[in-house]
Amino acid sequence: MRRHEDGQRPKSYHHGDLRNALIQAGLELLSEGGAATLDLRKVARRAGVSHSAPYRHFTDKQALIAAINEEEYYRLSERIQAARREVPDDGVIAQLHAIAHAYVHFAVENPWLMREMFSGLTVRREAFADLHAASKLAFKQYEEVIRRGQEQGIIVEGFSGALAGVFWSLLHGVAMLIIEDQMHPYADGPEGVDLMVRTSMQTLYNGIGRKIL
Amino acid sequence: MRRHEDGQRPKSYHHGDLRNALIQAGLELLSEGGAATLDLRKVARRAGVSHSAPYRHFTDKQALIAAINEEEYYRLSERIQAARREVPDDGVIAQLHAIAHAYVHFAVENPWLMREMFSGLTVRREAFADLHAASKLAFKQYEEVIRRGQEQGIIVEGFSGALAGVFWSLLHGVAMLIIEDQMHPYADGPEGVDLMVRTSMQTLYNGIGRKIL
DNA sequence: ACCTGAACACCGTTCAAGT
DNA sequence: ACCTGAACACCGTTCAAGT
Repeated sequence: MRRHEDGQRPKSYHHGDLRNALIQAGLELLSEGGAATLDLRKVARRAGVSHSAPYRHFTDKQALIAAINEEEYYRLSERIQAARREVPDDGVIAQLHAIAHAYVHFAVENPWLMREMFSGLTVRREAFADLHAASKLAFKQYEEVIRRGQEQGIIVEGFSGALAGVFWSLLHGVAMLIIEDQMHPYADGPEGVDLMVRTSMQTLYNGIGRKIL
Repeated sequence: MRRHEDGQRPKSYHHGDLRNALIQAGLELLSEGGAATLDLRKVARRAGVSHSAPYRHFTDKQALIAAINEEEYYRLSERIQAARREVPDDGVIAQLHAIAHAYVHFAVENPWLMREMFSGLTVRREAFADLHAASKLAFKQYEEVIRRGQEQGIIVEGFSGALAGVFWSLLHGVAMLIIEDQMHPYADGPEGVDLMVRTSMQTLYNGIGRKIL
């Protein structure tokens, strides 16, 4: 994520890049075990500054984690956008599937980050407006795709926002329950995960109700 | 939850009830703000013992929270069972709806407990076999109802476990995203929550795919 | 068997002082 | 403007000692 295109790593962070260095170091620790393994003193040590230096850039530990979460919401949103672009615009159902795949795989690859982003245990979201805005980026994409599907007559009429909410909820549930190992043995291993995603999307499209022929 | 049907509250907890007293005091703190607001010394103080007494009953803070989570899984499972019983056995769709309602409302009423139970941030579930078993109780109920629906020809054929997983994922996603305030403005207030639950169940049954008449 | 109190290590945070 | 180092309060955990 850091951009040092000149090739030479900075000799010292004490020159204005500290904020990003702290985010980077914090991200590594968060990825290993969540907020419990991220202690500010260790973050400072990794960035090569004293333990009180971070307070110049973040009011407290929570604020650092909020900043990291914010970056990760951007990253998730970009992943989803990339997934959509791989599918032609008229393939709305395929796009929903691609989004689901991207979302769940982001979670599987970054379980600790995902937990921190959505647990609500560490960061009081109300206090961080940018964070809250970032967390909404992905939702807008779901709504766009749903709306396009409705225009094309592929998806049922109705409030696109609410349908997007249902779509997201299903995705989110699948992702979180998989990383908490609650879907065992139905979503074990990479193939199991993909099967679960496919079953979910299948069900979302057709419903579980048996149609009388 | 504690049972003191004799009417007289125990004069002191130092007589074998300490374990439950700690769980009870811990539950109160957990409900206020999760593991961050539960400190073991405060728990001990509330139970009227020294700060090292809890270690006689729980190996560490995590073990106490695991025990609380376990009790809450039972409580959630019981709530779901109660919801099912309010609906006649042939009303499979109505039962799924009742389960969804109960699940989401449990979450809305106990957001901090729900976060702790499912975040994976505080307790390493692998280390607590009973906890893991307790977390599976509700799932079995989903599967039962789905299977009955299949027998009655109301629900599509297929692996009932996977379908139950899809059902749970949808429920869980709705519940968690609502308590994290991510469904705003589609699930605000009690009516908003109920609307979201109804839309979810509607969609689960019929699917979002537009059926050609 | 169960609980107490002193003690230790560690962390978040603050603040006066340095460059 | 930005960083340092000492200092404080607080918490999880341990352990020798008490009843």
